[in-house]
Amino acid sequence: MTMETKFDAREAEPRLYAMWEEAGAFKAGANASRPETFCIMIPPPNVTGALHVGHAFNNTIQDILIRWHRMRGYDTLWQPGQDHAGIATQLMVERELAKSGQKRTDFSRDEFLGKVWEWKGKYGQTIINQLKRLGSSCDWSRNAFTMSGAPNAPEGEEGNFHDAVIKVFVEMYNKGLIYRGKRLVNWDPHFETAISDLEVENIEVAGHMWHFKYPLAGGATYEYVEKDADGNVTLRETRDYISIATTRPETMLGDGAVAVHPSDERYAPIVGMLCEIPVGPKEHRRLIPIITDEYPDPTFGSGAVKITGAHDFNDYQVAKRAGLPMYRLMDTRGAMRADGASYEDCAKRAMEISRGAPFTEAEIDTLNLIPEELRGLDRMEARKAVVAQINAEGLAVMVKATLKDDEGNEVETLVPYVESKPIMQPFGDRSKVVIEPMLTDQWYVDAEKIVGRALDAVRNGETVILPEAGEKTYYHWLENIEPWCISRQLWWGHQIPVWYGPKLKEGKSVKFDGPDALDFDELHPFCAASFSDVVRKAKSYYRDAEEVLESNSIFFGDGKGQRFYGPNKCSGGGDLNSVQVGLRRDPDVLDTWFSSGLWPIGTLGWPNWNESTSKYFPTDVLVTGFDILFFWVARMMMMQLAVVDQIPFHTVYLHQLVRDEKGKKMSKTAGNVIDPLEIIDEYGADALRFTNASMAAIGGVLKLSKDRIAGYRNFGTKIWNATRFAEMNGVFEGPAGAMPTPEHTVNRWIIGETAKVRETVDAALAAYRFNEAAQALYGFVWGKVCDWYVEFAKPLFDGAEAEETRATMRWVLDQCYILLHPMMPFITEELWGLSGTRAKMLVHADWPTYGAELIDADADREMNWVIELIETIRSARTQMGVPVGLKLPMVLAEADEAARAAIARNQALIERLARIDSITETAIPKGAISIPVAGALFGLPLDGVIDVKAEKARLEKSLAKLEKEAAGLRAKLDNPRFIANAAEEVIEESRENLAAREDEAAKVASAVKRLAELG
RNA sequence: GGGCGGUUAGCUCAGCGGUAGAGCACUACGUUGACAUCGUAGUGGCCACUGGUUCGAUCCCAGUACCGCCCA
Repeated sequence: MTMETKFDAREAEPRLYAMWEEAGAFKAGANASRPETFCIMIPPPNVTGALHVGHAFNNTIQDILIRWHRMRGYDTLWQPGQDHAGIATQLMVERELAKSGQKRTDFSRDEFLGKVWEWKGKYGQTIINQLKRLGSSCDWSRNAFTMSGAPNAPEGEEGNFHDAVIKVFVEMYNKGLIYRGKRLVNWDPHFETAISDLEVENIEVAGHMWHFKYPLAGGATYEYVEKDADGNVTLRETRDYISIATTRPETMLGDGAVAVHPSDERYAPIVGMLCEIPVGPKEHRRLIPIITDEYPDPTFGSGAVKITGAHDFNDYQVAKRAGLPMYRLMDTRGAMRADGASYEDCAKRAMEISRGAPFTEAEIDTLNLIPEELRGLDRMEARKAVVAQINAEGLAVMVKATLKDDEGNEVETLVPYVESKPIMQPFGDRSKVVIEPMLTDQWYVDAEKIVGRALDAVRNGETVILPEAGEKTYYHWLENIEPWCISRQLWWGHQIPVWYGPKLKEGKSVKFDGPDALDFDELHPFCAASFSDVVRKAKSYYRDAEEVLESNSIFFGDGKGQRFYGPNKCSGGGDLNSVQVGLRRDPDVLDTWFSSGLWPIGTLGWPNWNESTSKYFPTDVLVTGFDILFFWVARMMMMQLAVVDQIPFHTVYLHQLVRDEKGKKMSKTAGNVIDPLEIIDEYGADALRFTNASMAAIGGVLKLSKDRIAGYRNFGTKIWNATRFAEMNGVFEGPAGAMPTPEHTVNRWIIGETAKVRETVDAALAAYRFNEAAQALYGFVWGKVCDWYVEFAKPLFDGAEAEETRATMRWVLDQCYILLHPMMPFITEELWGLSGTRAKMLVHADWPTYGAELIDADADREMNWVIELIETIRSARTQMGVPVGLKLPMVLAEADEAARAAIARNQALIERLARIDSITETAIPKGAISIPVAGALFGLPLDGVIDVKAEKARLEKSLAKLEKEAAGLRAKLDNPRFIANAAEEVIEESRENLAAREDEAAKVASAVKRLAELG
């Protein structure tokens, strides 16, 4: 066998992955030798997704944990799967249709869903294949999907995730944890659905702030007074208006009030009065009250804020507090409403409400306060029109400005006050359109009711969040939790299991009152997992019907043969003795996060647990991005605890976004996106993985640089070549044996070093300090094994210790492969295969448990001494300009017993590595440079060619350093309070340190003295 | 505005009470029995600033400055 000079990742990685898969190496429980389970659920990538550097990082961390536990014999499961990603997937399919000029609405809902499933079948495998390229050792035979088992799912998608989602919805509904209500939501006018906060990106854009006058009703006036900080009056004038500032003039039409801060003295005289919204036909302008609320900031703008409850989140809160009506101004596409009665009628009714007339939410929603000429306009168009109208009427606040007239002369004039300023505007992350806060009917989880257990679980340590800052953020969010909007106006998703029927009027009976018993304007919801359950519930609700038939439409009999159809319509006649009612299913689907919130139990088959799945729950570690702590992690905690009353995982490892090497977010527009698949092509998956591990300090910023990746690719090449060296020296020729028990200190030393690194790596991994594990392995493999052990071994291969050295090197390299495998699975598996015939693949090799008992303290001391000696000689040679190739004789002037023994045992390798041709015991001759080390003094005669000046400089530099260190230690030891207070071993260590420094300094000082004699 | 972090070598980052570390970059030299994706030797730090606690502070505490992130 002759090994290539480097690892061919492109060729080997697919081959090795296929080998693992064919052997079932990643199957749940593979290589298990102990009863404990270890399970990680993958954060499900979107089924539309493509692997990006964030996935690569996230999955590297998971795979390291998984492979490490599998090698240690745990019953291990890495549960993979994908998320159906409602809006994103629907968008992909709609784009596909658009290519052939088709729209979603050209199809029935079922037809469209068929197309989505088709799309999923075609492209859904992409991300899985990409994860495989990274080396992810998931049990793909258990791959889950959040839409599996949905009613329209095709063959091959028959999992039961859908059942789990529906069951949970029904149970939570029955417990009163889910309700329907009208609240303000983020509305995406492009997709015409509510979206979650997560899907909103707040971006700073150039905006404008307009300043308008709202005239006081009936021409009332007041003294407007402004004062400076000292209370001096800076402005006093009589006003017949209140000035407000807004970035969204088009929403003025829906104002319910103008609010000022209760402490704002400027407006105190007019609080409680009415003012006029200065848009719309003059004869029908609405009057709204001036109220007080804590929300307005007196120092911002004019201090007065218009309140549009239906179109702004802050205003919504104010409106709720003040009981203001909230008028919806837009339709689902973000255009000004064109429905309902005339502006005149609606405005008239709104006026009555302003004056205190009672109103209902439903009625408010029917009022369209858009003047006819604005109806149907896009919001941005409407804004322009509103501003133009106000300006034309002279109701804009005016400021002085200098303009040029037709002849180019500067003239001072008054212009409407419009500030240009950056404003934060919400955009849909998929649609890229401006998100509209919109008052709509949606389904909510009453999160406040289930948040307690989730908070407690982290507070009492059942679940630990890393880094700790994550726990603080978690508490902060959960303690202020808002109702969770879970309905989406989409087709792709879990359709809400609620059917509506007419409401049974209070005190009425179907049997005795006939159609009058039913209210078709108000609907009654029936929630159940299946339609047959709904039928049962409906029968129970409409219980006066003695004769009940099951059908897709439910029949009621009034006993007189009268029949009722659908909402709002009753028709007499016929001689049936039952009444028919059609139940309509809610068309909305559930938020994708509702289903992914059930990921831990849903992927494991709940509610149909069996032993092979339930044993992995609760799972162990969740590895995910900080950004979805609220949206996903917290919700999983809440939902698992609410549904099965158990925490979903004991540890949450949160990491940051992966950025470019300068710390910038990667984005297509910035052009700094690193494609992990290109990285894998160029450097191999192992290099990317090791880079990820080495970046993974807890809570650390993740900056990915190609230089670093290249560096770790080189690291792979390094161990590859160390193996190649071993192979060339017959290390793998004999049978692989147990751990060797060599005699030579070099071999005993490296075994101890191996034991140290194993302990370090295990401790680091157990503490989720992947960077420390990576650094320890890098330092060990390169800095200890390759730099020193391989070099030490070279002369030993020629001597009596050749056999034990081969055995030791073989063992040490095996340990390198094993310990590196979780981070660099491909190259290590390849080397494992190349370096011997094995009972098991490396992926299933036994993780070692040895530790400090393998450290030979004498060997450790001796080899560190030898290394120090060699380094000192090399350093001196270089500084004295001795040619690298020149071999020098060396003299030994002084040596204690330990030094003598060390020289005797290691002379061959000292000579070889320091390029010395002999060691003779004699006094240091004149004209030699001095090599002082602990317990010995060597000299290198340079045959009179010694550069006295250079040697003096070298020695004095060394002396200065030693003396500075010694002085520090002496000062410390002379301090009686140090002696009195410091720990005994610290004092002892300081004493030893000082003695060593003084000893070495004395040697250097005498060398300097000799040099002076020479000069 | 509220909350949470950060500030250590030219760059990217570890360390977090007891003599400052790594990788990359840089300089010089170098084909020495595997490796030029390499080797050898170097250069480079008032550990942001100001106080405090301590025998001792890069590390703990308080404040200041600047920089991030999240939520309004």
